[in-house]
Amino acid sequence: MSFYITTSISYVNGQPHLGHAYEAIATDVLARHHRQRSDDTFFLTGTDEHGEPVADAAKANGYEPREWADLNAEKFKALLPELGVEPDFFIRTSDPQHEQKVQDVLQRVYDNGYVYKGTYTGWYCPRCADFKVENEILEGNRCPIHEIELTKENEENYFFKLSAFQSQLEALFAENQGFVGPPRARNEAEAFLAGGLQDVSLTRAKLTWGVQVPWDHSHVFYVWFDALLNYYTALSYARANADLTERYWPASVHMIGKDILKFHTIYWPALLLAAGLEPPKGVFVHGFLQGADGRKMSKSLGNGLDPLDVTERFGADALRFFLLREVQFGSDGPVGMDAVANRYSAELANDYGNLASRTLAMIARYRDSDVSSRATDPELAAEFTGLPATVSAALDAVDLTGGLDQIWQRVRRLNRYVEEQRPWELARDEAAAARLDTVLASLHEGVRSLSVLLYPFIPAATAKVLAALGTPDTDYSAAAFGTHAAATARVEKIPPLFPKEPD
RNA sequence: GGCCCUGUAGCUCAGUGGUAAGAGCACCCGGCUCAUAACCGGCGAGACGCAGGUUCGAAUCCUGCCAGGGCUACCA
Repeated sequence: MSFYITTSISYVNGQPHLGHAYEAIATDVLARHHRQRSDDTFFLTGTDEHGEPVADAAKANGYEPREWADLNAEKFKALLPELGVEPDFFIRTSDPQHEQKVQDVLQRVYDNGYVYKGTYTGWYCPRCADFKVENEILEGNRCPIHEIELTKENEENYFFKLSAFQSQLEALFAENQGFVGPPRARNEAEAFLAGGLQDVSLTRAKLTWGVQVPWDHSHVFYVWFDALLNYYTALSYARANADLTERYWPASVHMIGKDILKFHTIYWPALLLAAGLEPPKGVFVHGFLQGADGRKMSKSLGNGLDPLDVTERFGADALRFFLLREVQFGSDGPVGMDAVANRYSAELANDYGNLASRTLAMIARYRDSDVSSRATDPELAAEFTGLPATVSAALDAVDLTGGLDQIWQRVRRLNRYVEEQRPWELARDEAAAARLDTVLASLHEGVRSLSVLLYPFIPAATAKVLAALGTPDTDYSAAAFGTHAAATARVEKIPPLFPKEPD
């Protein structure tokens, strides 16, 4: 089974921030999870580089657009390894192969009769040489930059017949209940659709930094169409000697933020249908992370959280874990460094890290590091039954927080198990030797299976634990409690996984 | 203007018709010693935003109101 997942591509005009990290991490977790399940997985991310803002910024800084894009794309690319995010390809919309493919697809849309020449009317600023959109215009129809009065001007544009897809999109929403998630986002998309679709302009005449319109070289495509197509074009050239389109299209999940919902749930499937291509199976809209005060993060409020500040202090695993644990995935929620520190200490260090430490230490101390071929406790095993299926079901529903919570309940369960069984007392009683074998083997197996399940969330730490347990297999088939009970397992003690910060 | 979301314990939240409303964190008390002074147990007199309504029964459905946030088509 193939699984193709994407993040939205980052607009290179801005700086990488926590929102980019959040989306990339969530997507990476799902990609890793599917790789564990041996699904044929492809994970795409990248940068969106065309359009007027980039051209303007480049000019203002004395660069050619392409040079400016090179400079900034590098920043986004460099963020990923800091987060433990490992995509299969990083697309840039200025890639010549992308541009070529965009032209191919949109030419098809044109040939299929979904493009016509029309007139775009808007408020125009002669000083900016640019159209302004309604919501940026000042009182009295003035330019937000020059504060001069704007004039209504017309520009000849090519339009995309979005309205022609009204009923097809309605059918798509009706037939594919999972097309947009969570339900809140789906409602918003359906409400928009119910309002009736209008055609949208597809090209720009006054701009050169974009993909040239093949049937009229005096236009470039409006950046959104160029950008959306990245999900499709990347497959055609991500691998030098293979076109992956057949293998992965249509996409399984497009992970996006709620600000671009309309483009991904309405324009995008319509565009694909117009080109005779299959629309994606799903679009999932994650929430926005807010400042610790519950307000939108902003420089002026100083309530932002820099992902690199977190990784520098606590590591990439901690950031990944924190973001998916702290805020219900799909909802907005507040985050701050104090909350990171709390989760790090209480959960990663005390719950999981310490569980690993005490388990390894007891096996080393009481059984000379060897718990191979010992039976596990059936009562404990019962409490782990079905866990891998529960977790994978949650992740299939893109409920990352829910899946993680299911796992964490068992992390807590294992710490309680230690207290209930009191291995240190069993160790003093020779008659309890068999029982101690069982208890230690059960702990070994419990930590091992949970580490397999946690691997997508905290890949570095779990890899260390699994290696220390002598069972490095991260395949999902190994996630079930009991899978490795009979295997040879010699453990090694390791330093604290999530060391406490010095006071 | 229209549409939508949120409002549950000190904090952050889960809980969408049914036994005495839950979790984590924080606080306090107790236990243990394998472990990163970690872990385990105990401890909540909460008007489930306010006011009505539907129902045998509502945090959970409906109406109105209050407070906060979002969307309302071509900025990405």
